[in-house]
Amino acid sequence: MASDRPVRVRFAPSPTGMLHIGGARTALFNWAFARSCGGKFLLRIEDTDTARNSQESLQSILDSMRWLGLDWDEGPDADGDFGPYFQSQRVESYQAAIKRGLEEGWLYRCFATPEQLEAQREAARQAKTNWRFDSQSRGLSAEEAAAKHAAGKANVLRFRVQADEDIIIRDHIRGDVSFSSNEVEDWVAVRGNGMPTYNFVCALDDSAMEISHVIRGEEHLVNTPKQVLVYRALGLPEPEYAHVPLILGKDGKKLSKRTGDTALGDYISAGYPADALFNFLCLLGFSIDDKTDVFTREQLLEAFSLKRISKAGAIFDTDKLAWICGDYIRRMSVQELTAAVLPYCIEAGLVGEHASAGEELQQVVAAFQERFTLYSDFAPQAAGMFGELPDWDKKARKALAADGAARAVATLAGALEDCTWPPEDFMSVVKGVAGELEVGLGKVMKPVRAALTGTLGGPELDVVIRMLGRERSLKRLREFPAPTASE
RNA sequence: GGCCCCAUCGUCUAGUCUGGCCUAGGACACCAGGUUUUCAUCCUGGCAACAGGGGUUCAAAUCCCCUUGGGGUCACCA
Repeated sequence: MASDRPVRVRFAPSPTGMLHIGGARTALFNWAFARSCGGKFLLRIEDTDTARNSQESLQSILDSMRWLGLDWDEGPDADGDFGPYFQSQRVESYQAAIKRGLEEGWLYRCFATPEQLEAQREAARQAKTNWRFDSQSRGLSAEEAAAKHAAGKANVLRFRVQADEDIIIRDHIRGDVSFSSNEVEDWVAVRGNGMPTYNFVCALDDSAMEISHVIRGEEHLVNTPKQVLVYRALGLPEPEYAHVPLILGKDGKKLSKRTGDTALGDYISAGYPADALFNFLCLLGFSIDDKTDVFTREQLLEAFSLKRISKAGAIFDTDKLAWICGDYIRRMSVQELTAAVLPYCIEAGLVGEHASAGEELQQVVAAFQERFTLYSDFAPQAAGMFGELPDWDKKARKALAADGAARAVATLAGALEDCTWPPEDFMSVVKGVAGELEVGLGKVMKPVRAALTGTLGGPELDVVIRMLGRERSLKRLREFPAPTASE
């Protein structure tokens, strides 16, 4: 299985939708493998399904890949010696193989219509019996078939699968997997419209691009035999395989929209830190060792090996993802984090259109750094530190309505007014007020926090008043909602 | 249903190939304490797994077989 070919791997998405989480991880493993052993990582666009392709999908896939930091050596926007990298532009290159297949007989024209096939399938379903395609056209002589074809009869090209052949796939993750060719039907290699299908071009392209390792999702394991048959028919060297386990949803089934966001784009726009998501994706079916779960790309590349990819599917655990995000945010420098959070602050109108990640904003970010997990979390949480206090939440209102709360807040406001600004030791001021009123510290702190921030959590209060400044602090301590009858 | 893949705490996993160091390790989540003016962070502790049954062996989470369970796939989609 070990070959001395240079390592060349590829990720081959089809532009029929956004990049899926599972696809992203497959791309990531391909990337990591190439980068960890000095190979090439290529991106090939499988756009043979002309009906479902879209430019937007392609763009969003490219954007998602770049966002994750998965750069490719050859592919769209990165020309190499094995282009073009769009299958739709490679159709020419498949003609020789098609011609040869027809001549050698491992491709044959099948004249069954889609309607006939569907009827057969339906009948099999009704009878609850296993159905495998059995072409009437298989026995046609080349001349007969050519004649029908020339007469304008619609047809597809099917691959003639020989009976009783063993097809063994040597897989780096699963070991040897064997299939009997009796289980493989005569599949369609070229559609009626002349466009070849996935299994056919996949093998042709991988071969033409000198792909050494095919690393892809486990759902592809079952059609690998078809591709292997193409290599065998053409006498081409087979690549090595690695079928990575699936990412599953909370329900244990293949991740689907039902159980959460499945498109990487959703995570990008939701404000997830790219490095955190990257790290988390690695953890799904891969591990460096028995205790490292937060690591840098360098560490990953140093440790990466197909052998360390596990076989069983992995459930996408949003709790752990959230934890990793928070961990990354806590480790970031304040400057970096501020820059990351700035667009969301602008969007929320907290700062001006052209605000910068300057010192003032950095101060606030630093105060909240250990309290949020997504870039987008900061703005709503820290909104009260900008401009006016938007509102007081339920708990804050309750705290302000408590017995003695109003008095405590007013007393503190008075005490604050008398001291220099910023107060040298805020806590001793609070303690002084508590002593004066002969109440516990909490009786003062809680309502004061409520009045100042509109909520009961948040950064330390002396930091809060510093950020707020004298005027705003005193204003908030003087203007807060009075207890309402209902409370 | 056929074929294929898989099976360690609730979840992600280490250990499995190359049996003994496993009284099964780490992390998330959860619970309990501690630090803290609050929240969060942080620290300490706790809960919690080798799917079941047969073999092989002095010895099995590790090797073999069966059962069970889960997943994937069965298109002129990729």
